[in-house]
Amino acid sequence: MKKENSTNSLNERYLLNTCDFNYVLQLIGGRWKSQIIFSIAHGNNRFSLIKQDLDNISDQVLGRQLRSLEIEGIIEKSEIPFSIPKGIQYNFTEKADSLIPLLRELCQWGGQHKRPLDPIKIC
Amino acid sequence: MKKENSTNSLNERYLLNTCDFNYVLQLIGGRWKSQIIFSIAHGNNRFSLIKQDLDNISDQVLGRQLRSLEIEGIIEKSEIPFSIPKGIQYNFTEKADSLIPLLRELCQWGGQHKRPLDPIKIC
DNA sequence: CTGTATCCCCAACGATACTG
DNA sequence: CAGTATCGTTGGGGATACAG
Repeated sequence: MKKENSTNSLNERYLLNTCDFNYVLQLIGGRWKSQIIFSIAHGNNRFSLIKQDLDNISDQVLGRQLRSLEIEGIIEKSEIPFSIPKGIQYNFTEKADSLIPLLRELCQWGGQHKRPLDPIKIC
Repeated sequence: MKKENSTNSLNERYLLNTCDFNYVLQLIGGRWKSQIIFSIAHGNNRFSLIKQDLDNISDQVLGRQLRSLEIEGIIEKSEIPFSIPKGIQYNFTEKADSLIPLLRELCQWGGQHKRPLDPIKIC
């Protein structure tokens, strides 16, 4: 249940109207969204494959964020015909294709500028 | 009070170790962080100027996010000598200089790809 | 002027059970 | 297989008062 008039909500809308950057943040700011995108880019185009790849994510969260990415036009669902039980696959839209290079740039920047940490990386 | 062993925390750390992109998200993902950066870029290099520019932000939040940006090496504080009461100014580091162009790219991408909304923009 | 201490709110995150 | 319904948890965001 969303409180449309909390200061929180008002500020959120104010920022969306103020700067397009905040739209991008809303798009990819979710905890697992970028990982889902990178995972699909690696060829994991089905629910179970992504779940396997990001093995700490819960069903609920994965479903929620996939839905959000779909609504924002980053991914598209299509049903695999004649499959029982049903198979769904996800594919990037053109919008995603134009976004991913920017994400990779940020990822690289992060690698060069983050403070030292453990040295395990995937993306 | 941070719960170091909640699933929430564990996932957060897992993601930080998995992909540098999540470091970038942590850096600029805060609600007002990008706006603070853009505001400083516009020449608002003091607490009161930024607060005036982003007039819906609270003291507490502004201070918190400035501190975070300082810790991550995006901005540096310096005291203006002989000023009473004390004056502090903020300046970008080289790290910030290398990041800002990427933020502007994302901002532009957002402008081109967001779903239609109200037409007021600042950044 | 430039913050910090305190406390509250609430939306994102997460676990589990269930469904077509 | 691919989700959704429900409900509990967590931590960022926010208001206010106060401090150096």
